[in-house]
Amino acid sequence: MTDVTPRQKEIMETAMRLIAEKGIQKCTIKNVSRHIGISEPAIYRHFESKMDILLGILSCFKQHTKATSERIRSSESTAIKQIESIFFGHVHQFTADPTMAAVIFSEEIFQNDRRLSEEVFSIMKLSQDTMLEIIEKGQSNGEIRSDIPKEQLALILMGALRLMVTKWRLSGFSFDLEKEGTDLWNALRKIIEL
Amino acid sequence: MTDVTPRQKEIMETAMRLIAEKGIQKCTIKNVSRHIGISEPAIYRHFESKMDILLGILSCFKQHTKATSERIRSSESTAIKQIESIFFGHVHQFTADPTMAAVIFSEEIFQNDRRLSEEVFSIMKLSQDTMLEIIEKGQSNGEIRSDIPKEQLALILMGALRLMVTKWRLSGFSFDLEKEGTDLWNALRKIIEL
DNA sequence: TATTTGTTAGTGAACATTAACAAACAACGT
DNA sequence: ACGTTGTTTGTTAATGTTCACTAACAAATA
Repeated sequence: MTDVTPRQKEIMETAMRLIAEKGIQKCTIKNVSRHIGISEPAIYRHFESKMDILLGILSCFKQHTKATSERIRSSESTAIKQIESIFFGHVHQFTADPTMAAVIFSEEIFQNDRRLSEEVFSIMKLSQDTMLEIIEKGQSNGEIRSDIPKEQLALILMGALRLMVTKWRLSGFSFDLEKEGTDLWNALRKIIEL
Repeated sequence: MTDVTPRQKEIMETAMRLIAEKGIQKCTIKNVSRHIGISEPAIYRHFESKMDILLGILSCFKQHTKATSERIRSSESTAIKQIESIFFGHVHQFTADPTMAAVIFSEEIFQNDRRLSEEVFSIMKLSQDTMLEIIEKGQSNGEIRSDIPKEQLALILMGALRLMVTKWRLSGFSFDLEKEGTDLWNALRKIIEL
């Protein structure tokens, strides 16, 4: 299932970089092939179609999300620590690979096609369900305030993270995401802790 | 300055609807003209280029944002009430015209071009500055908690609203935004009030 | 020798935009 | 009331460009 060749990886990463830097409309087969240094038809030796490249990107990310969710869920830590792990997991990932940020939090990019938008929606739901589960645990063992429903807390946590990342990207990655992320997390912790 | 003809308005609204329903890639001159019921070149009697249509949309929205900011800022109400006005102002606007939601909170759509993305950024900054000003007032007169910097509070408030609207849109407007918005606002008020 | 991975050259479709022309209509002197 | 004239607003047809993708063939590799 995960038999992704180096060339396929290179193509998907280049496509992601183009989406991140120039937007989906500049993510063309011509641009991808030019950046890699091969001809356009060579791309089709590794992917059947452009759609398959985009689906491949989403598939990789879904896998990554699943693995992260599973790892954190089975970590047997406190709820707050688990949410902190999710939060900084994203921050570290984006710092290491800023192109990720553009693709993951930009549902609009994949709105064009049914299959793409459904895949995005399912990834979004996946990480939300993990978050809800952890919050519920935290609320029942008194770690997290219970006067606000878990759905709202999840919305607030993910919404703040997403907006911070969006602003970071739109500003051309002009501020230190790690620092800003730490400040935001301190605020969020104060808010959700009982 | 605001001499926008009925036809121009029709074109911009149709373009927005296409962006909202099918994504920016389906927002073509051909599709816009077909939906209105005129030929493609007829569009060019009302706009010099496609870029001008998109800039026109952003210009209209900027004007709307400015007016709303000004009105709320001069309303002499409490900070909480003012933030509530901003919050529900958005909710009502999106409920009345769902296509707005797709365009306003989708910076990625306009990432393609420098002029477009700079305009989007300036609109985003405009509403953020208004929010910061109100929060600052609320903090200094004891309405809003001061143990969290205003920048973080603004991020949390706008982030949650944006994510709710994004989910609403991606779900095909499947839930009642007014109801969900009220629930979220109750949660947010608990969080920011001292 | 057979498969993989690349090439050049070309396909038709969709794109924004323009050229040339026509109908609708208001303004105006007669 | 009527023809003339100019401006708007539309049309059909075509422009050149870019798009995803294919055909035919070649080099590398196993």
